[in-house]
Amino acid sequence: MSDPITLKKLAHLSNFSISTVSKALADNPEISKGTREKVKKLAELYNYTPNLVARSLKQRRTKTIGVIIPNILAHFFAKVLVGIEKKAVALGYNIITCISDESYDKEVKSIQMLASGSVDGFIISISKETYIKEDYQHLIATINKNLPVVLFDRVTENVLCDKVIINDFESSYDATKKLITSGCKNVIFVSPINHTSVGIERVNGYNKALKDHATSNATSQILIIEEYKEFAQYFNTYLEDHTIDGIVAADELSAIYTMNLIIGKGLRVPEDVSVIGFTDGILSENSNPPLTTVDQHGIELGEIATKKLINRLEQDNSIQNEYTTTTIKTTLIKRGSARIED
Amino acid sequence: MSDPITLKKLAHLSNFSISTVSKALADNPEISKGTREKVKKLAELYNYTPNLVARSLKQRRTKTIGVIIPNILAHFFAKVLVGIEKKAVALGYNIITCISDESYDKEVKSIQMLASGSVDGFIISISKETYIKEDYQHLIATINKNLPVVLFDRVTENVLCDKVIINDFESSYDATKKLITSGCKNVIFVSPINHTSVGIERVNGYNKALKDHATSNATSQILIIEEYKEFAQYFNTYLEDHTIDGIVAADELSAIYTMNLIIGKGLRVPEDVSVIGFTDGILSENSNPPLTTVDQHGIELGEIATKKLINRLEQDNSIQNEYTTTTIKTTLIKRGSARIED
DNA sequence: CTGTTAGCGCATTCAT
DNA sequence: ATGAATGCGCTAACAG
Repeated sequence: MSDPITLKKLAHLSNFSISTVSKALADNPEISKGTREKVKKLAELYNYTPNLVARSLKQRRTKTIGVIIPNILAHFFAKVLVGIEKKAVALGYNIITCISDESYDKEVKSIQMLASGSVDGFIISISKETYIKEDYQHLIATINKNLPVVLFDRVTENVLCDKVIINDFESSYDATKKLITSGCKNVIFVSPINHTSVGIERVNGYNKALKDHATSNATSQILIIEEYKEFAQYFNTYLEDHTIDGIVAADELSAIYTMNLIIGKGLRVPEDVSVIGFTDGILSENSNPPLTTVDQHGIELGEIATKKLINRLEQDNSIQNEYTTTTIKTTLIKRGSARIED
Repeated sequence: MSDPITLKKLAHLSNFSISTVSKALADNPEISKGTREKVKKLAELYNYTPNLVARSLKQRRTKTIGVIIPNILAHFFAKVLVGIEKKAVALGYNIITCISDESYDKEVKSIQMLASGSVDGFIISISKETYIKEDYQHLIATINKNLPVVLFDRVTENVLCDKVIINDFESSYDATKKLITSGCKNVIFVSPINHTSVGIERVNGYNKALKDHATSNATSQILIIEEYKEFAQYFNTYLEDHTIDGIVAADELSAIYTMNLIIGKGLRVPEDVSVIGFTDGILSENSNPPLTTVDQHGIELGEIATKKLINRLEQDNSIQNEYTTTTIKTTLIKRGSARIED
C-alpha cells in the first residue's frame, strides 16, 4: 500500500519545482516565506520524510556509526552499547551493531561491509582472536579510507586512533593491594581474557601490587579460564593443594563463577576468602553474597567514545587533531564478597 | 588518505565503459570471459568494493533490518539479538539496532527514522509504555508502507503481521502446577512486566493452574514490581504477614531478586520456599542456589524471527502470504531453587 | 559483446 | 524568488 512520497511528488502536487520544494523544506531564505509555509504544510499533510539513503549518497555521509562488539552477552559490553546508542541518538546518529563473537574473521568482514559506504566511522572493541593473530591491518586500512575509528576497552598500540579505556593497571593494583593490606596472604588472579590488552594490564597491576605489598614469599598465581566447565574441574583440584584467601577476577562472570566454586567447597565468602571482580553488572548486584566489584562505568565510556567519534566526524577536516586516549577512572563498589578495610 | 575507488575509476583504468565494468563484476555472461577476468583482476588490485548506499538507492532495497528492543540489559533480549544478528549475517543482511528503553516516544522515533529508506523491514518487541498507551499506529503505518514487521515476544493483536512468541500461558501454568503438585500451598506470582502481552499471559497461566490444582482456599497473589528498591521494602513487610512456600517470577532478575530477599529473611531456598523464574540467562546459572528456570530459547527465537522477515522480504510480492504466528515451546531447566518432583 | 542512456531521491550551483 | 540542470555511484534496459 502506497509508495513513499518523494520530493518529486510534492513538486507535482504543489506546482513548484523539485528544487524549490527542497529548499523550502530546508527553510532556505532564498524561498519566499509564503511558499515555504505552503510547501511545509503539504509535506506534513502527506507525511513526507526524506529518503535517507538518497541523502546519504548525495551528501557523502550517512549519519550512522558502525559498532563492533565482541560479545553482547557480557554485561559490560551491553552497558557500553547503551551509552553509545544514547549519545548517538542524541546527536542525530544511528548505529549499526555487529557482534564479532570474539572472531577475527567476523570482525574483518563486518568492518569491510560497513566500510563500503554504510557508516561514517566506527566504534570498536577488539576480539580475542584478533589479539592472538596480532593482525590489525583491517583497522589501519579503515582509518586510511578516511573512516575514523574509536577503540574502546580492548585497544592496541599498533593502531593510531582515538581510544577510550579504563585505568586497568591501577584498578587491579588497588584491588589487590586492598586485599593484602586487609590481611590476605594468598591472593590469586583469575582471568578469562588473558590475551586482550585489558587482561594483560590487569595481570600487571596484580603482580605489581604483590611485589609492593605482599610478604616476600608470596607468589603470583594467575589462573586462566579458557572454558568454564574445564576450569571448574581444574580449580576444584587446585583448591586441594592450595590455600587461598583472596581472589581478584578480571571480569564479573569469572568472579561469581569462582566464588560459587569456593562456596561449593564449604569455604565461606568473605570470612575465609575475599573476592573482588571487575565490571559492575546485574550479576554482581544479585549474587549471594553480592560481589564487591570494580565499576568500569560502561555507559559513560560508551558516551565518551561516541562523542569523540562524532567530534572527529564533524570537525573541519583540514584541522587534523591529534589522536587522544581517554582514561576513565574506575570506582570500587564495596559489597559483601570482600573483607576490606577503610 | 585516498578517496574510495568507484566503478567510474575502474572504467577509466580499464578503458571499458562503466556498464561493462559493472556487468563484468557481476559475472554477467553478456560480457566476454576475457574482459570479465581482466576487470575482476583490476578490481581486486584496487580493492574495489561497491558503494552499498548507491546500490541501495538503485535497487530500492537496503539489505538491512531494523531491530527495536526495549532493553538490551535484559539477558533475554540480548540473547534474541544474538540470534537475529547471526541469522541476518548468514543471509546477507545487516542489522540496525535501536533501544526503545521501554519508551513509546523512542520506539516511534526510531521506527520513523529507519522507515525513511534505511531498512527493508523490522523486528520489534513492544515497549512497556506502548502497551500502556495502547497506541500501535506507528506499527500499522510501517506495515502499510510496505515495510514488513515481525513482532517477537511482546506482541499485540492490534497489529496484523508475522509474530514469534513463546507459549507463555502454558509455561506459567506448568511451572505453577509443578510447584503445587510438589506440595506448595502458597504460591505467589511476581512480575515486573505486568503491562505486556507476555506478562499478562503468564499471570493467566498462573491463575488457571491455581484454579485447577490448588486447594479451594488458595488465593491468587500477584505482586507487581515497578521499581526494585520499593519492591524490596514492600516485600519484606509482606513476608511478615504472609507465609509463602512457592514463587513463580515472570523473568530472571525478579526471580533472583526475590529469592535473595527471602534468603535475607532467614528462609531457605528450596527447603522453605521453591522459586522458578523465566528466562535462562547468566544470572540463573550463577545464582546461589542456581535458579530453576523456564528457558525461552532466545537465540532460536531471534533466528526464527529473522528467517520469517527475510522470507517475506524475498518472496514474490504478488503472492501475499498469510501472516503467521510461531510459538516456541519453552523448556524447564531444573536447578537448585525449586523442589519439584519427577 | 560493448556502450549509451536513464534514473533511483536528493541537494546544490547556476541561470533566469 | 524560482527553476533547470548536474551528479552522488550504481544497475539495467536498450542500441548498436
